[in-house]
Amino acid sequence: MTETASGWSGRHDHNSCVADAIETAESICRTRGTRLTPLRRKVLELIWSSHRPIGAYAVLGQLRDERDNAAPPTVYRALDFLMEEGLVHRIQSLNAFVGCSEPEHAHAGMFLICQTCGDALEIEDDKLDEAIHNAAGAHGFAVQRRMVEITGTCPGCAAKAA
Amino acid sequence: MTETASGWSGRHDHNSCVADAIETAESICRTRGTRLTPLRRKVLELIWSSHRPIGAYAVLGQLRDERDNAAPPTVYRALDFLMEEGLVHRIQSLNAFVGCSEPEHAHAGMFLICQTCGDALEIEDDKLDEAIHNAAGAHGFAVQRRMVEITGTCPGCAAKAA
DNA sequence: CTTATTTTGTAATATTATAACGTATTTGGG
DNA sequence: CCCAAATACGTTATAATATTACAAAATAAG
Repeated sequence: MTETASGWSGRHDHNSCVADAIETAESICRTRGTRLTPLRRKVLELIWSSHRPIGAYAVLGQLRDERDNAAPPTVYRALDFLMEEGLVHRIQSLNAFVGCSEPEHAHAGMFLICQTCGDALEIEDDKLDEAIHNAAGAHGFAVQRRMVEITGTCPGCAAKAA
Repeated sequence: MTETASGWSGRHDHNSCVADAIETAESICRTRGTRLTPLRRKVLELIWSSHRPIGAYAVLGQLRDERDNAAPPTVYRALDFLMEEGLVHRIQSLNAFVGCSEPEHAHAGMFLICQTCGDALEIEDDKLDEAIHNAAGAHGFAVQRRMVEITGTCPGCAAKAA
């Protein structure tokens, strides 16, 4: 499978991006003094290896290829760690997980989710961030986390459909 | 319980708002020729009677007080109908449901969810909507649905904490 | 080395949601 | 009114997602 650039994002070059993500994660955890154990690294690898957001039980299934005793808590605990470190985001509307594309600085993810190909692109947008804070502020609300998940059609799939 | 205005929203006057919501729903369904059956009306009533976003199984529990044979599909089917009619929104980050405060015109909900009191306020914000479309458009993405769930602290709870 | 902390194993279970199929009710056409 | 079709609901089972609780092992700290 000589996948080059999936859909519209170009995020999944896949030949090297998994390795890169792991390396970055290693570096981040080393700096912070947190422990990216083999199990956690493997889970992160599986998530990055997935072309798209991947469910916990799908991760579990793959994890079992090399850890026959893996169980739900095995995966969920690793995911909790990875999310706390900001290495992974959860996509609520899919009950699925994706690697964070910008793990160096803390942030909540905002996603464009294509209904057709199932891929999800993490975006950053200061204007949108600002609009969220303004909207919340107008109601006297102090934002702590925010979830933005936009479902629709990516340009690639729109082109194919036409 | 002489509840006047819960939290910061004032949405839950509760003495009359449930009845109002039902009446509005009746009217909407009558106009559209869709059927707000006793079961569906009851589920909508239970959702509005809840002070906060309420889970499907909590609805089920209450529904059983008068329909001892109610089962999960009973509730989920009613919820599906109510969501299709735009009378109810699902809050993904809570796996819970709330009555829509503006059911007359179709829209996806955007919510401010207080971590402390658990209440959720549905907001509308044109700037925010615009920012979402702009952000998506910048990536060539055609928006179909969008979920915005902002978690934090409502002014009421912030005041109490201080 | 020993204790405390963190991580993982393991079994059981909770929570949320859907599938599949049958029955009953409602609706619309003749 | 009666029939056919569509819609809604009942019922059982099960799928999919996630957590609790406790024991064992590995790691870090003193």
